Amino acid sequence: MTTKSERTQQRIIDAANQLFYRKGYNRTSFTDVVDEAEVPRGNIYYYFKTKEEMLQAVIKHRLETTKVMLADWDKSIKTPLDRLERFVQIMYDSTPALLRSGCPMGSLNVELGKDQPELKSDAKQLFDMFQLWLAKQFAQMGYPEEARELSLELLARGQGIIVIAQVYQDPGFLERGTKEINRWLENLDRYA
Amino acid sequence: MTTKSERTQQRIIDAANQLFYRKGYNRTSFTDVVDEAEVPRGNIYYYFKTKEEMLQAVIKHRLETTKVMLADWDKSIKTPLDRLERFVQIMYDSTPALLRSGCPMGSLNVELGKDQPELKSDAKQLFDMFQLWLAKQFAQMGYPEEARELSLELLARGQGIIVIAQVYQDPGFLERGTKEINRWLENLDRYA
DNA sequence: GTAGTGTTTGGATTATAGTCCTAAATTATC
DNA sequence: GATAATTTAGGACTATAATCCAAACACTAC
Repeated sequence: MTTKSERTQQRIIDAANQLFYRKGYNRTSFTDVVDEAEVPRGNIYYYFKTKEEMLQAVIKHRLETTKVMLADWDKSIKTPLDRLERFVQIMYDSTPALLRSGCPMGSLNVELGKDQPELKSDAKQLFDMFQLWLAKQFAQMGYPEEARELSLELLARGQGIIVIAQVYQDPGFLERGTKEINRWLENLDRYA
Repeated sequence: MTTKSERTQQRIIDAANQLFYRKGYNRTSFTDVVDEAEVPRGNIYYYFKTKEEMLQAVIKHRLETTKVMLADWDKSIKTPLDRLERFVQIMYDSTPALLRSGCPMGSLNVELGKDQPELKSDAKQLFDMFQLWLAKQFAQMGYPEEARELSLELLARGQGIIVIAQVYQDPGFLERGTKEINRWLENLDRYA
């Protein structure tokens, strides 16, 4: 069973998670989080002494969620190609959010990568988790040598498409982009 | 001739330009700009009443610089392929800065795209200027119909490569990425 | 039911950011 | 060289942010 305290903490993390995504980390204030989570002002400091700690908790939460998702895909999807295409699928499914706020993982890394190296190295873990999983799929598909490079290339394609789709508010570009990625993946699979 | 006042204003714009790139717009304070430009605190408000105005001046400055650069390329580089490859070249040439602070144009748009729509629409102009120029090159190359889509694709590729190269601090990925783009451009040119 | 630990409050405090003001100094104009 | 306009200069003011605090409340164990 979850205690009331645990639920409060989770509400704070959820609120921070959303706000960090929608407004960015640096533009999100404690007041924002407190309002969104509906906890009294002072109470938040009982759970997180600093904003950095809050970010770390948010990243940890995202990592756990992602881990569960990927494990689920490993279990329920049979071929590496289908698994990779499932990855591309969430991009397409998230179109509205991506057009509004960009990639949650990419934009966080871009923001923190500028001059907050400690925070950035936390955020990088999100990329690492996907990258390693993607590489595993490419390896299983028959590209053990090129697995890392292919995974980076897939990530780069996704990031680029999302940035441009957001800049131009163009869902069509996102759709064509994901379709093109799928064609690429299918060709890789065919000629493995 | 440039007056002292004009030079001061330019120093402020240059300082803001650098800081917005290195730290991001929202994390840059007036104090930062004042220190970097070495103008007295109050004086900056004689030139820019608000931070938004300062950003607009910075963007205007970047647009002018870019315009000159592209006009120069138009004049001095003969074929569309060479011009497109010149564009890719600046990416490669900027490796250290890109690894440190990401793409000046992309990261600004990612930052402002989250929840500062007015400022984002200013920043978007930077993309527009490149996009239109790139499309012109593709059209001249023999792809008048696909020119816009190809230009967006080129921009997306660049953005993606830069994001991933920065996240992984991997100059090699940037180098391989730009080489791959050049191959793609050369194939487009060959079979136009 | 009382002691003790964990949790909740709201306001107080401090730091930093953005903005404004006014007087001095400089430059331009007659 | 006197007068007006521009620019400089530093500090004052206001808003917002992060952080802390101490008293109240609530639950658990004995």
